[in-house]
Amino acid sequence: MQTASTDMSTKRPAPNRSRVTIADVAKDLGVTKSTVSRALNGYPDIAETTRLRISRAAERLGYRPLSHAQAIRTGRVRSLGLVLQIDSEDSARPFLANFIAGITQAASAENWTVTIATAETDEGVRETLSRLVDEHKADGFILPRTLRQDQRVATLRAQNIPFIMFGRTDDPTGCAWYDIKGEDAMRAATTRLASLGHTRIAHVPGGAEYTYSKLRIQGYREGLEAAGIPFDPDLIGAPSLTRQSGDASTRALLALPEPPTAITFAVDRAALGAYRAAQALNLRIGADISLIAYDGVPEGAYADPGLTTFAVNSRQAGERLATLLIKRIRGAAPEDLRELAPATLVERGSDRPPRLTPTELAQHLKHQSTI
Amino acid sequence: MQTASTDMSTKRPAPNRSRVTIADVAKDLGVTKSTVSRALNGYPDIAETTRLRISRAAERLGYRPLSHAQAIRTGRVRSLGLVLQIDSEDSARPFLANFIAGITQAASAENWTVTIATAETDEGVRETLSRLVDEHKADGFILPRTLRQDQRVATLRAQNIPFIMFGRTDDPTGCAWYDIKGEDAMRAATTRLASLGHTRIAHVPGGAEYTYSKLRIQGYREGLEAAGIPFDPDLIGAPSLTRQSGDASTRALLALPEPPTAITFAVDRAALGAYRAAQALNLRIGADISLIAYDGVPEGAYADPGLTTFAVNSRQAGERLATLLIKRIRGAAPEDLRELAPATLVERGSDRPPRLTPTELAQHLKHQSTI
DNA sequence: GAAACTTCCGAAACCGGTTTCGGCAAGGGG
DNA sequence: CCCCTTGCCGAAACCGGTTTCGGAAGTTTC
Repeated sequence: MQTASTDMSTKRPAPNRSRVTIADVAKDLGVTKSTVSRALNGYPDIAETTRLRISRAAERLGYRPLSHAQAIRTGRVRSLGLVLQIDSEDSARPFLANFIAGITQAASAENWTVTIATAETDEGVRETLSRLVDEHKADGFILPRTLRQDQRVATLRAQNIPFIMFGRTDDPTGCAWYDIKGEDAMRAATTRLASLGHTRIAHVPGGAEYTYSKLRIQGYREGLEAAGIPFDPDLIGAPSLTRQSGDASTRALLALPEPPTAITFAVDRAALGAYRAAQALNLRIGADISLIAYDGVPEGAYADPGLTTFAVNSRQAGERLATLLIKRIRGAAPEDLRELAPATLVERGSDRPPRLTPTELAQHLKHQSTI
Repeated sequence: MQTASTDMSTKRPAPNRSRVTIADVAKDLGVTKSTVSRALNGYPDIAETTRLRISRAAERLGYRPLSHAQAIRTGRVRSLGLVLQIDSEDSARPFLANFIAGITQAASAENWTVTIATAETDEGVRETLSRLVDEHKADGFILPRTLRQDQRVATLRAQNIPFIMFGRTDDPTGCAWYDIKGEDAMRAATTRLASLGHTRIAHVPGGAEYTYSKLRIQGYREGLEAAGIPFDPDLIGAPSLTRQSGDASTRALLALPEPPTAITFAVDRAALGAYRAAQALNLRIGADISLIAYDGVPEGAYADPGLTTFAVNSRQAGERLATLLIKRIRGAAPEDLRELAPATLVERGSDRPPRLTPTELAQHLKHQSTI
């Protein structure tokens, strides 16, 4: 027998305070457990008056069913799984807090919880995911950063485990998703630059393995087409996800015989690298060279001039993803759970009419390099 | 690799679509469930040879106990709880990814998981915490951002639920914690500034309700004392947690008759506000005014000049917190689970010998304000 | 050589729920 | 008036584990 002592230093592990069980509720009303269970779970063979009596008694006694006790029979733990990849590079992700907040909020609203795990590598993610699946720690999973060909998708699809993607993928069979229309954003960005007077507009894409990269390039090309500007493959820069590679990619584009006077970036961080390149080459952003990017990272606001970008509402993304995933787990068809939302333009100072023509810019750059 | 189908001697050619349970393992070896359970859980009344046979069979069959099935009897769900407060202001927390990565890594290592939830307000946090406790979604909790008097602590302590704090609190009874020695950092910062030649050194604290604020002020005062500089209450600025309030707080300090030539900040973000103030007042940071802060946010590296700061390893913090909490849940006494780690100095350009004396600085500022 | 321990494992209860099955009573149709 | 539904709920099995209890062997003690 455990006696509740006031000694805090004892090595006693278990709180072991007696909770209110379904049997307590049943006894209180003089009915059986099964009646209580069915009443609380909305079975049709319980009289309405009884249901009311029971739910009131449950409320009064403070009865809360244990989800893991339910799970043993139902197979549902009422939890959403999220496996994040935290690599050393971009571990500083400000969006994460909001994303998680969105997910947990929507989950809480349905009285679900969120089980989170992390890994550093692709393989680590897959292993962790497998473990969570094997131990049934979650009823379904949110997959961020989806690739064009994603092994996580293949695995979960094969095992028939509910999931939802934050992003899209090449083969949509059996997939539900929520995604931001990056393609629209890039089309709008390109159109906007063209209407400012730019004629040489480049694009620095993200990693080729990501679906969004393909889509954003596509949007960029649509924008060109709408503006009547011919597509020039040279103006697709090297894929860049970091400041450093964005810097390099920008320099390479500016070294072209006919350099771009404007660049669209698939991700903000790469665009921030362009600030460095511009400084080194003595170019003024928003005058000699214009930039529009995508993501809406806070650093963009502190850059000088501020980075014009298409911001993603990651909190909303988390909310919708959780909501849709719960529906999926409850049996909705994946085809009915596909949502796209727009990114919103944040106008700052990095996009302006061109001060120089591409030729003049080339001259200027040549002059710089000889100093 | 698991080969279930190639084994011809299996008694059940059943297409084992469902998971392998403890009964499957038992039947495979011709023992009972109880024997398997005790063998796998290290009970002493199982022969070593039997234990080996069983654990090998479990391995071979790919048996993974369901933690929620175990939980129903043991009361342990093998999960750590984390309730984050995500307020609209400082939701952009880059440290979060690393913190979570640390926690989940340590948890995974013990085959535990992490249940995460968020709330916006203090009260929301308490409610969410209560819900997780009531439904026993976690066996113990990590409490970040502890206050000097923290209701979460009171609640969990009263219900005898294991928890660990990231930070300290006024009444340590029954508390385990991991914390960074912010007091040491502030002492070192002050000493460092003093040895650079500063004699008027101010401190901008964090919110008064946080334990760390008290400790960092204390460290600051120790540093003054060690340097033989008398403490001047006027040099304790207004509590600041944001860029904006840091800006205001800095201006107020500089408006003193004898302004400080150096300021220590309890948090980086407030120090970044000082950059604005300096710019507005035409002061050069690292010359006219020196700064040393605390946290190690990435923005500090991009400031110009870079912000000298004491960086916190939040990944390690997460790791240790999870590790200690698991020990706590397993029965270790809270008094034995108290760890302090140092912050590490990141030298950048914001702290230099003073160019002006306080009096000269006051002159300079007066001159600025008349322009 | 019998009593007293040990060692090791099976049988069964148990944890807190859900779900199946069947039965009783009231109601409706013939 | 009887039979057949229908509505409603109790009894009991069940989910996948853990834990208690007891007993059959083997070992030691006297």
